Amino acid sequence: MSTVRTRFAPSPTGYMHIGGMRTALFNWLWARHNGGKFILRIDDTDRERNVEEALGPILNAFRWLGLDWDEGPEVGGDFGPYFQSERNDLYTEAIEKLLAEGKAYRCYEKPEVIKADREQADKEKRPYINIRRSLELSEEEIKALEDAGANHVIRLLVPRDQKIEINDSVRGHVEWDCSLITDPVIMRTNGTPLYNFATVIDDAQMQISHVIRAEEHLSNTPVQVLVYQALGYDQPIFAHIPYVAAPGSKEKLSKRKLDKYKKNPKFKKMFEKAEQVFPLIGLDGVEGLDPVMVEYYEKIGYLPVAVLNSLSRLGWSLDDKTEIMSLETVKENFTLDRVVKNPAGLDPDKLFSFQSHWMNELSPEAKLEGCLPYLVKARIVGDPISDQQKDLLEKIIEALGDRIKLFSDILDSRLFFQDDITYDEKAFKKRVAKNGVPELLKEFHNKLASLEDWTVEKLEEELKQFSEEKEKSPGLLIHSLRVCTTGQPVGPGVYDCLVLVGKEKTLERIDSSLLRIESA
RNA sequence: GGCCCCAUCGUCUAGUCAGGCCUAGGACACCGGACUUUCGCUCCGAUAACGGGGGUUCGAAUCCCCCUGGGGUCACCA
Repeated sequence: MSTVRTRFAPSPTGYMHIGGMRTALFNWLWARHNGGKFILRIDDTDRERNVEEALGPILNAFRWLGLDWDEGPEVGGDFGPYFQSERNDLYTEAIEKLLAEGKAYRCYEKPEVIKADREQADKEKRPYINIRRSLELSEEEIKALEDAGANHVIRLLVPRDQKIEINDSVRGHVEWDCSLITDPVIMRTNGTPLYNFATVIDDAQMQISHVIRAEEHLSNTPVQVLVYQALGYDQPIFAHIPYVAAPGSKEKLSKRKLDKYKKNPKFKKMFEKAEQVFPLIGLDGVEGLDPVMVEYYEKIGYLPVAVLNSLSRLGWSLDDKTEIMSLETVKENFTLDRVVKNPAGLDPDKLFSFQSHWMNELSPEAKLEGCLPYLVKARIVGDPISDQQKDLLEKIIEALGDRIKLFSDILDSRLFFQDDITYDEKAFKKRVAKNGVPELLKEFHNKLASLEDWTVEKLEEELKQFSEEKEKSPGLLIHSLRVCTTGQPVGPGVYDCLVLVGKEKTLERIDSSLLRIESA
């Protein structure tokens, strides 16, 4: 069998859609699984904007996830150019050929006429098929039109008596009746090709063996197959994978529905996390940093392996039980026949649980490396970080253990680096400002003041002993102390908290907490 | 509306092509419990699905038909 060659052809839009990323991933997986090639081709036809700038985030997303490409921007290849805007000769050549063979024709129909035809068809409740008036034109009439400066487009002449069939690797046999297909425009008045035409020329010339793309392209397929046939090209194998849907729905995930997603109970948390984290690290209001885009996950501190794991399981499964998979595992086992047919909703909860798993696999050093940039960007530590701060950070990360799910979670521990803390009022009321607790704290404060060994073991021993003497539940002090010294109801174990805060500040903060209650 | 696709727990899915091994398995979420006299973690447990109707068959989640529902797409966008 010949080499497997797959491609992903993004438009340089300035961001990378998570659903598009999943499509790219499946292409990458299939190529890699077969020892084939994965190609990146840039769909930059009629785009005015700065392509380089708009392409950056897309290539970054690939790099971040570790999906490499064998041919395309930056790496070149034997089938270039890899930017559609530079491939115009190829398209023109193909058009000339079709025209010469009578498989395509110049259509002089005015848009108004076409619109009227369509309305007429609607009115009569029959499907609209274009009327081939231009085919009836005599040479003189055409010349007259040309002389009068009439515009034309090029349409493919659809053989209306045929059927188009494909054997889709995911969907199986699908067919269309050509008598229902309007002659598609393949070249605009201005001489630029249309997607359905250009993509076929490109795929054929680049010898793409498998066209793996989202299901929304299924309805484009018959037109493309017609182009393959007209040009005498071999058809690739098509695989229409389901699109990625919004959480808990069957609707295609779309960047245009962000406002709706913010109210989606499953999606909500992700937006909230963004609101909490991004302002702290100077990314407030930056566009494209929402959970529809890959960049969000990078910037908020997800692990590539977790995102990849999650994306792989969206519309594909290895077997009846395997959930946790590295890219390597997925690559080894990925086949098209195990791709599911129905659309899969992105599941933030499940992604989070994958993240949680992979984060726990990380060494303390790797965690530190991932967390550090957040503290630096939020100006909580110096740049570069001082040895003393780094030492403290190491201890914090150790104490936090598996409480760190996202790298940005480290920001919740910023109080250990700061002199002033903010109290979670609700927690303060619940755990500190309640009957008996202030008195208990006051006494325990004295006890702590005389404590020489400020260690986790010693503190635990002391607290338990004290509670026993007072015949109180240790939980009372445990909870109140955490809130007093960190301001938060969650965080490392209390004894760790006390050690991290240090004796001096611990005593200080107990004092000021007691003052807070009195003055309230 | 035309064309096309899809249909198993709340969600992601296994099982469907080769009908019995399925009183439908796993994971996430949720709920309960154990541990830690601590938020978290971990561990146990519970709840929870074959959209409906007809066939075919000894036997149907699985094959066929119809219905219903959901979705995609209908550009001189990609």
